[in-house]
Amino acid sequence: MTMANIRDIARLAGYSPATVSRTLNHSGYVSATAAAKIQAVIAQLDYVPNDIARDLSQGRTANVGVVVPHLNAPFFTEIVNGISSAAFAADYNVVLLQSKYDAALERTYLTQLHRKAFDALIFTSRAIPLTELVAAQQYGAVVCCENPGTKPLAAAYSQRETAYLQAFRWLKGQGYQHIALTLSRDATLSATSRATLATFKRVFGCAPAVVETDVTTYQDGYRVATDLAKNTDLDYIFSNGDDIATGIRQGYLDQHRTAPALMGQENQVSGQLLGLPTIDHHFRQIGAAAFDLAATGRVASVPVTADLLLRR
Amino acid sequence: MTMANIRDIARLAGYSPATVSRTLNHSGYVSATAAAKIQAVIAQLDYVPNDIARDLSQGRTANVGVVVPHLNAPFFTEIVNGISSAAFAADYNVVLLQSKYDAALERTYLTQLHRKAFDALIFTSRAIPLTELVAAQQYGAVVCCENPGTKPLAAAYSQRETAYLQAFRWLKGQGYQHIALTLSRDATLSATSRATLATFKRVFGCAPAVVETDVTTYQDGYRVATDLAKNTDLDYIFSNGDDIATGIRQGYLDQHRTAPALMGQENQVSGQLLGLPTIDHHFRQIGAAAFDLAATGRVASVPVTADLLLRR
DNA sequence: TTACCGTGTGGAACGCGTTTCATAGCAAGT
DNA sequence: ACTTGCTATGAAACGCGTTCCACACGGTAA
Repeated sequence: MTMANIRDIARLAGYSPATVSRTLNHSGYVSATAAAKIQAVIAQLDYVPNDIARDLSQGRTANVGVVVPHLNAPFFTEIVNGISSAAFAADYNVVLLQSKYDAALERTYLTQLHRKAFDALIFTSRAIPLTELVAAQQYGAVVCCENPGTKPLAAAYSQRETAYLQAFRWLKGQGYQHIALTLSRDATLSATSRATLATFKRVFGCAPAVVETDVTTYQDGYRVATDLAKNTDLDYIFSNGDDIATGIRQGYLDQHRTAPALMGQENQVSGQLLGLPTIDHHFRQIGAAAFDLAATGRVASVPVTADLLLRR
Repeated sequence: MTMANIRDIARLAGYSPATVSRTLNHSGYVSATAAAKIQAVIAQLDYVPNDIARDLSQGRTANVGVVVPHLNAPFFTEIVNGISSAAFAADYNVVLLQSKYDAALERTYLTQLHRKAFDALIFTSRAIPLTELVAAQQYGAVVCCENPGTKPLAAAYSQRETAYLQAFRWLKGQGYQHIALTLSRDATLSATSRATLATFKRVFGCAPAVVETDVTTYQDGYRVATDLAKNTDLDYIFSNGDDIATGIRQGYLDQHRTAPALMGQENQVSGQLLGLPTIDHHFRQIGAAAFDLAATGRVASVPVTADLLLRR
């Protein structure tokens, strides 16, 4: 009942394992007669080569690990979509690695890279410092999805600053002055948050009137609306997602208040419904670029331009 | 520069590979002195065992393959979330396999199961007949996410009929008569679609006034609204997703028409926003159950009750 | 003192495909 | 007749961790 292996096939076909291997891989010299006999035995025994053995022999797995905190935000699902389409086209498999922004967990994935469980690792987001990713490159390709600055690390990311600059300038041009921002994570943890705040300051010369952090879902938006509504002079809310913006708006409505004008991000359905301005970061494209870096092992920085969509 | 292996460690520590292996796995007898010396060498060389070799030796990978057509629907992202949380807890990795409902692709994944690339395979949806999945079980655990009927196949799925029955009875009780359904795929392809139609007929004794197929996104909903609006006597639209329902409603609005009453599914943000009735299928829970079946290899049917949410 | 048990350790085989290298037959070129 | 140069094929080593089994040593129960 135990699985047939290449030596079984060789014996039954009257050839050596080497010839069977060549036949399977269409490599080297194999006579037509040998190939035919071997194929016949293979078909008869329903033999397929064992991938693990092949991987061991070749020292690779054709697996890319993709570290995601969770799959509840379009940023992650879209980027994973992009990665997996590209990976599929290149005959790689995508291994989903849930991190929950837990540094210890992220390190276990770096260890798995060291252990050759994957050929490369893509961090869509992270809790550990970039320097650890840089160091891990000795074990295999490592790609991050944010601007790595001067760090020698492969990266594919949204050129957020440009889009934020454009967005904030537009806000300023429209005459908005008392602006609230919502962020997914505190600026001490997130480069995206830092970029948002820095660009805001660059345009307006001051900090936003209000900053809400740890906002990632519709429910979070709904929740912070109570707090935001206390600032009666707010005239704009720049949020970090269309779903979130939608939650904020609903939170205001349920307090019988009218929300200030809102901008979302990610170009989601909820934002389309409300006709909110948004920023499209092209996450699928970023995912595809990240995979490409992972597969080739190139250490390069691939910024992707984000687009401000004002929707008429 | 090539990686150290267990024999290198053994040599440098003055012990045999067997003892090193025992030390690494905390199995069998190892003296404290031996363990200390070996650990020291391991630390010095930054050695970690090679996972591929371990997998080969043990004949397993601790990988579960998850076949998904795409990740654009909450059904799939949620189920993958559920699977990956459970997998993580059990020290398994999740390999994402994109299928695009392509039978040939799905078969390549079955082959990969045969080749031991994964220990088990979960089909969240499929294009190939169930019988092929049944047959593939000889190579490893195979789980589907739909009612397998009498087929001997592990399954975790939403008890859709019950929820649909409840929903349609409620519609009937409310006096609706001219009802349109939207479906993701034609009933010849999708068991879900068949279940929806069959339950409708059971309650209303006739087919729905209109059936729209190939509807899976907000955009699709928006598109079919044009067609639906031609039927001026429609009094209800039962759609296959909240986002879709939202798209339909918007499509009507943009034609300066008022949409009939709508029901969605999946309990999404957009539906919450519009206060639409919906059906929550608890996909995360289904994912977790599917993983459990995959990991244990149990061949059982795990139906999960879906809930009708009428929202006040 | 003999018999037996727990502890500690190593040799060697195992899982299985790939690849290098050597060997050999045979035809074309000189 | 002799060197080249393919075409074919196999033996054996390789990648690397695990595990079975045999072998020791020290102590204890009989």
